[in-house]
Amino acid sequence: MTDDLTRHILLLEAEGRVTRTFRRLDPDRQAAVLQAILDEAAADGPADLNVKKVAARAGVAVGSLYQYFGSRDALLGFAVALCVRYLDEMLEQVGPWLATMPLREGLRSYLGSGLDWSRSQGAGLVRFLVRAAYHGDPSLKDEVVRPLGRTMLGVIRQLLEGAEARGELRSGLDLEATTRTVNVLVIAVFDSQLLPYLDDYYQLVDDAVSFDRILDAAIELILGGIQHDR
Amino acid sequence: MTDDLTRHILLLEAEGRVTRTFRRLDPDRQAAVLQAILDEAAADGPADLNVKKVAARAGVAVGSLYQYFGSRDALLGFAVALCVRYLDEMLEQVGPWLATMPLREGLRSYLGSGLDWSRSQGAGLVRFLVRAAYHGDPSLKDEVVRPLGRTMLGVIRQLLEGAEARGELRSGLDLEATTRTVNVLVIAVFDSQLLPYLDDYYQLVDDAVSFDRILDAAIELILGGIQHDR
DNA sequence: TGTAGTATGAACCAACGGTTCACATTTACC
DNA sequence: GGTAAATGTGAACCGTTGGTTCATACTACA
Repeated sequence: MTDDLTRHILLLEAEGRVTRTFRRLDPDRQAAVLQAILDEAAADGPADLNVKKVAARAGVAVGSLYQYFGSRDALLGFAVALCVRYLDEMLEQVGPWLATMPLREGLRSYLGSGLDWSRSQGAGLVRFLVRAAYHGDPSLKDEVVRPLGRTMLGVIRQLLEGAEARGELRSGLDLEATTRTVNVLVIAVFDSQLLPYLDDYYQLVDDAVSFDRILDAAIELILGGIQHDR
Repeated sequence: MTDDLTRHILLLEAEGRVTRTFRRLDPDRQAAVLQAILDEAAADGPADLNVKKVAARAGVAVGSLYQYFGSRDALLGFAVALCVRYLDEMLEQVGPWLATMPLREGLRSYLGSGLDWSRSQGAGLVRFLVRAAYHGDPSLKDEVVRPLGRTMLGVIRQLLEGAEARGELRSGLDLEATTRTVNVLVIAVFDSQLLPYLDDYYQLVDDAVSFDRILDAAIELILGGIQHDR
């Protein structure tokens, strides 16, 4: 993951969206700054990102951030661009691979492993993007929310088209509308675990019902709804 | 609707959460103030509610708002309490009635008519509450988000328990987990239409696919997933 | 030891937003 | 018609917030 990130950082430097100084930074320090931006943005919503808080969290002076990025907006823009490109690339690799699996396994991997990855390796990167989506700030719509939405929908579309091609799906299905519906369900289940505050509203998981049971129920609902009758 | 609202306003006055002045206000003015609070809160998120903007939108002086509510927090608290109580009451009446219908009609009414109502009569009341849920401000969690979530889940639970009692459901279903999953899907489809910015992320509806097709697909997915095999 | 690169955080400043209050207007009642 | 209580008004007040700057200090390397 780090390798891929540095590659994108280099590209962004070439576009003038970060300074050379940031790219050449001591790796620990660079990671700390990045992490602080993502965490802080995920906490209050990207639109409310606060430069001083970021500096404090990263253990770095405000002045340094201005040397790296030039302004608050540029800082946020850089983080946004980096995360969107990285995740897009990743999902575009994962999609075709998931699509070769039987639908049940494909969905299970996407939801299960995807969630594990987002919480560990993803290191706040996915949480950051998803938080932006729900926060509803118009300024992030074009750069973050729509691209992210398109890519996620693309993955589900590949899954269902794969299943369709293998003859797993019931006939007479409105495939496009169904794809979008399945996508929404998957997103909601996924995000409720990534952003705990969402589950205050959804109330999927609590002491009485584990996430595993929800995962099973969601997958059964989808499969029962679109697969061939047995 | 207005009648029910005034009833709740009276109760809230008795609890000292609004002044007599507000209750006795000219109905038009009262409605304008309420509307302004809801619209403004729905626009920026309830946590960022701005007294001056509310006054401007309502066509009323800031000082008046302070005579009605005493403080910004009290103003917000009043609106929150009013909306939560009103919607709770309404859903608790609607639930049992929907539960008597065949599942397909019950879901269709809930989603279709519920959405129509929320957009017209609901007059921003529902949008206000839902926006609070996605905004993720911790201060609203206990007073708004969880109660709302509980009530909505309750409606779906009644629908499915009714269907179960009538023998419409497949056996071997994890009913509780399925209920929650269906609830999430319904919420997501519903909210995507109530808060257009959510659909930037979900991408359910666009020029190519109408909401009606999505509605059909969602209902078919649910029914196919949980009903008896034909 | 000098220079270029980098780090620091106190200080600056403008915008924002909640709140107040002195005054104007309306209503209610005698 | 007069007076007091109730209500309406919005400019002004003021603490906070948060982006930005800059004089100064440190580090690496030639």
